[in-house]
Amino acid sequence: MTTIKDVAKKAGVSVATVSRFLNDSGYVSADAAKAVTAAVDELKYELNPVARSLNTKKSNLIGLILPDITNPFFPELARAVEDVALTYGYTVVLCNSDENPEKEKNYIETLKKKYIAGFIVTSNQLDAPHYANANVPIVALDRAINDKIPVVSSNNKEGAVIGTNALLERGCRNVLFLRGPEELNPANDRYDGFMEAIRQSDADYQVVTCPFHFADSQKVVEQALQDNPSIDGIFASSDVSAAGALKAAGTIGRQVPDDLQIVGFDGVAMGEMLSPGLTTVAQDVYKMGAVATRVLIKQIENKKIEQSFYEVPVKLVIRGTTRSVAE
Amino acid sequence: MTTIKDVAKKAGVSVATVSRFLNDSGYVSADAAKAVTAAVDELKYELNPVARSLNTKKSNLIGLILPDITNPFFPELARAVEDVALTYGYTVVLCNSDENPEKEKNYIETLKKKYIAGFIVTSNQLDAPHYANANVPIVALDRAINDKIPVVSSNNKEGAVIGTNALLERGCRNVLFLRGPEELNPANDRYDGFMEAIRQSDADYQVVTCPFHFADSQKVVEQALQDNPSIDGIFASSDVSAAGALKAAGTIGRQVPDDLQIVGFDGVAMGEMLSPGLTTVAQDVYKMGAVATRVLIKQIENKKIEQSFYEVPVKLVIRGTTRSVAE
DNA sequence: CTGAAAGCGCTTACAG
DNA sequence: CTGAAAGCGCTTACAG
Repeated sequence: MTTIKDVAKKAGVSVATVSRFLNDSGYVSADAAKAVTAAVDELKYELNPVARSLNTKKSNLIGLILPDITNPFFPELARAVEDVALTYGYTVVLCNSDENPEKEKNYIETLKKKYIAGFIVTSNQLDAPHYANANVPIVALDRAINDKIPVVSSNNKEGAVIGTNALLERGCRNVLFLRGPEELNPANDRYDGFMEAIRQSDADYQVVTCPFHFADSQKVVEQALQDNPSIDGIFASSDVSAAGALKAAGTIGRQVPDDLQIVGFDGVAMGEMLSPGLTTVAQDVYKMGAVATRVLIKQIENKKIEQSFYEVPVKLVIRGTTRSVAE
Repeated sequence: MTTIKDVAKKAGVSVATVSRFLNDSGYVSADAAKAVTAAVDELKYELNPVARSLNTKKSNLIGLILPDITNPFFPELARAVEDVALTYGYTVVLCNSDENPEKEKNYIETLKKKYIAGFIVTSNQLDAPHYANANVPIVALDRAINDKIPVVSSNNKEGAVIGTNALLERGCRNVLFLRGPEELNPANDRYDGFMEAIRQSDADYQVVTCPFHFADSQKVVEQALQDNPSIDGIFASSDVSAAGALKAAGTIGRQVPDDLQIVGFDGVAMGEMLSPGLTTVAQDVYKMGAVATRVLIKQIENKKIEQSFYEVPVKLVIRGTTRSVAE
């Protein structure tokens, strides 16, 4: 392995000069610069990041803390984070937290020992001390908010308005809203959006809370559909719930979209594979990840960030679970 | 930050003794051990992994190189890798390669500079020099094989036999096999299994090659079904292809499973959400990841590994795209 | 069994 | 503009 010492010797300067040149810190004469460049080239020298970290107490590692990569929302997010991290020379460490504060705390602590540069986190524990006092750059995704931590999130409320209106415009007169877990900010924003839109109309509606799980949603919807056969539209606050609703419709014998229309929220790949394809309010998950990473890197590099809240637009994707709008 | 020096001072011994004690290397008297333990406790000392790495040229980072975390096969794998890595005190770095040799090479090189402990990789480039000469522990997943690198893989061939027989036992007389990309080992093993099983029967069959993509598979199957209406069974070598086939069946107006039965391969979560639910040969992806990680860590810790090939069993999951077997 | 010392490969005041 | 030297926090022969 060739070290900075070898380069210094070959270039006929001191290691201090080489270091200054490499880091573009402090003065280096044109001659010295040329000699060092040549030596680096010739020796194919590459700086040892571990040695550097030990000095600077900074690495180019970024920690990505999320509940569970297995949840269909997160792979695309992880992909985006990694893509832009790579662009800026950072490497990403994957941390599945299971929403468990202990695990989160552990990750933060062990990674801080490695001089991690910063974290991107999806968590509901953002005001827990291990975040509040982490003393390291953090950007939050989606979920919770803490005044010190920038957040990037979808425009959930507006998305819900759009989704609700999609149903209304297509003739629904009795809409079932599948509300997500109440401890989730995005789920609440979607609820607010639904309420806002439905109240502007004179349609009937009902709200049912259920987790973002397939089987649960299926059961809840079967029940609701049996209790109330006049339901002619379902707006689910996640695609997985929507898939459950679609399945329930099938087992109950309701025709989608002729007899019952369904709109989901998320835009995961699976939606396309269902029959009929799922109409949904798609989040731009990749973009959320990319924005979050850029904001984080700005923080890391001590550039000022303009805002503490970034909202990523959402988009209605029409597929087979809704009819064409009657004009 | 408290360092080994602080501990040494408090314990009244040298840093060398503290280090030996902490690493359980070399002799340390009972008295010294006790004093050090007490000091560590009192000072809440935690070893600095960066400083250690600089000396030992070893970190506790594991690199996970895979084509794309966004592909539904990989999140569960990543989860498994991380879970067992955590258990053994390792941290995982996520590397999306897009099957691009340049990206793989880059990751290997930049991570080696960080003294990465080892890699788990899913790639077709395993005999490329950047792997062959990586000079770092590697375990391969699924895909390709290189004599020096241990592989863990599903029992693909047997799985294909099981899947084919599932169709045959349920009365299929003309089976369409959706073969995956020919450059993929697992896809070929599945093909071999299909051929073996189908030849034992007197059923008709045909084989069509198509990538593991939804839209492509849908198109290919639509065509095949139109050309040959007597097809009464489809065995897809991936769940995504199977989803495409199911959709195609719908648009062509074939009834599944009464008129046409479908079996997939993989066992991804989406299979359950389709209507009807997808019968599939499920891989135990989590187990594959867990096994691979354990094998890797054994290598890292210089324990001998018993085999160079680990096969994880596969399991038939019966859902709605197949009928009940007529006895 | 133990400690002084060199070394891992860098960075960074400081003096010149 | 430049170099000698100390230091980041550990590990590891080596001598005792």
